[in-house]
Amino acid sequence: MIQIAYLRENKSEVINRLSVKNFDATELADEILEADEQRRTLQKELDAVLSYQNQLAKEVGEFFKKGMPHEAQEAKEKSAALKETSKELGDKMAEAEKRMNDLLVRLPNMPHASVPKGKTPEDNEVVFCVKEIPTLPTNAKPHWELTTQYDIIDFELGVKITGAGFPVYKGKGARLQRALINFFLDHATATGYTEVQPPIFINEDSGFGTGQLPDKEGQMYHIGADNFYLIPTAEVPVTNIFRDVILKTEQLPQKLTAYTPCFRREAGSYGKDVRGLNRLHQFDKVEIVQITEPEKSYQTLEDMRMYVASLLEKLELPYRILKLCGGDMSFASALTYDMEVYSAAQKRWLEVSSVSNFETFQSNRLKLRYRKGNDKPQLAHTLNGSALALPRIVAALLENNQTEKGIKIPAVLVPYTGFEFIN
RNA sequence: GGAGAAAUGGCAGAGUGGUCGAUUGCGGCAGUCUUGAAAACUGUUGAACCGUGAGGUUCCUGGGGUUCGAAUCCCUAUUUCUCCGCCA
Repeated sequence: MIQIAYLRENKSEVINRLSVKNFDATELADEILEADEQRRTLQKELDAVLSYQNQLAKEVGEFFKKGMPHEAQEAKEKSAALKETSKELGDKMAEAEKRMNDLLVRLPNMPHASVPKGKTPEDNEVVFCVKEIPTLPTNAKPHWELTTQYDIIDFELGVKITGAGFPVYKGKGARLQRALINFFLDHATATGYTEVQPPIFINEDSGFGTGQLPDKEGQMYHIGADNFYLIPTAEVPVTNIFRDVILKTEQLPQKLTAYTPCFRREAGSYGKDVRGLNRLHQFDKVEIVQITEPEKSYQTLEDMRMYVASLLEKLELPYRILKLCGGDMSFASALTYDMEVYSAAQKRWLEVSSVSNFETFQSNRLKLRYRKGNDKPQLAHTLNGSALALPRIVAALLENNQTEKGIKIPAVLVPYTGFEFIN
C-alpha cells in the first residue's frame, strides 16, 4: 500500500510511475485524496469537540469535590449535549477513513525506475541467458511420460484422492522431492537464512498484510468454518511474522527460509500450461525472505537473485533471468526477476522462481518498521523469492537428463537421493 | 468438549470510576565521574493521527455498551493458564 502522505505530496509522480504498470491512477488518486481531505477536516472538528468534552468531564469531578453539585450538574448537561455531535463526527470520520483505505489498497505498488515498459511477457527484459540451450534426440519424452514410465509420479491417483493438480509422488519420485527440499534448505541456511516452519493456514489479517487480500481472494483455498486460507506461498506466513513489529537497526537484515507446501486454485488456467507438473494446485517450495533497510534493499535483491542462480547452476539446469516489464509484474512488487529453466522436451522455458523487492508496499500494510537509534520508526523493505519451487525443477531434471540408462540425477543431489539414476 | 482464572508499555509488575499514557523495577539511550571500562549517580526512554508551531485527539488483547468521565463496571470475541475428558 502506498503511503498516503507520499501520495499527497507526489500525486503526479505516482500517476506517472504507475503508468509503467499500465495502470491509470488519475481518477483513483483524486478520489483517495478527496477522502483524505475529508478525513482530516473531520478529525480536526472531532478533536476539538472531544477536547472540550474532556475538559468538562474534569470540571464535573472538581465541582463535586468542592461540594458544588449545582455547577457539576450544569457541566454534566453541557457535556451530555455534545455526545451526539461527537458520535456523529466520529462515525463520519471513520467512514471517510475506511473509504480512503478501501481506495488506497487498490493502488498497485510503484515500479522501480529501471522497470521496462511493456504489456506482455514478451516485453520482459532478458538480463541473463545460458549460452547453450540443450537439444534432445527426437524420441525424447516429455516429463509426464517419463513419470509414468518410471512410476515416480501418479497424476491419476491424485485425481482419485483429491482432484486434478494434486499428484502422488512415489518411490524415487517421492525421494527426489525430499532430496530437493533438503538440498534447498541446507543451502539457504548455509547462506545465513534461518529456517522456520510456519503454519500453512493463514488468517485474514495475514492475507491482507502481504497483499493477497482483498484482491486475490479467488486464488486461495478458503476454509469457511474457521475463515482461514491455505497459503499460496510461504511468503505469506513468513513475512507476517513481522506484522506489527518494530525492529532495531541491529536486527536487520532479517533472513528467513521456509519449506512449505503451497496451494493455488489456478482458476482459469488450461491447456498445455497445466500438463503434468507445469501447474499444480498443491506443490512444494522453499522460500527465502529478507527484511532490510531501504538503502540496502536493491543490493539485497541482487544478492538473492545471484543466490537463486547459484542453485540452478549447481543443479546443472539451463536457465535465464528476466527482469519483468511493468505489465507482467505483480500488484505489490517494485522490481521482479523471474528465473526460468529450459524444459528441453517441451521446448519451453518454465518459471521456477520469482524474486521481488516490495519496498515499503507490504511493510506499510504490515506496520513493519525499524528504528535507527532513538529515531522515529520507519517502514522497512521486504523482499522474497522462491529458492526454489519444485515441480518445474523436477520437470526439467527429468526431461533434460533422460538417458538410455534412465534419468541421471545431478551430482549435488546424489548425497540427498542416495541414487544416481531413476530407472 | 466441560469447569474455573487471567490478558496493562521491550520485559517484569502496580493500578477496581475522575488529576492515569499509566507508580515502580529491569532493560535501552544520554550525561557526570574515570586514562578507559565497570560500578555509582543524574536525566531520558511507547505508538498512530491532526497541527507550521504551541498543542490536541486516540490507543491498557479485539469489538460493543453503561457514565459527564472507563485500564478500572457490563456484554462479546480471541488468546493464555489450571483442573477434568478425549487424543496424535
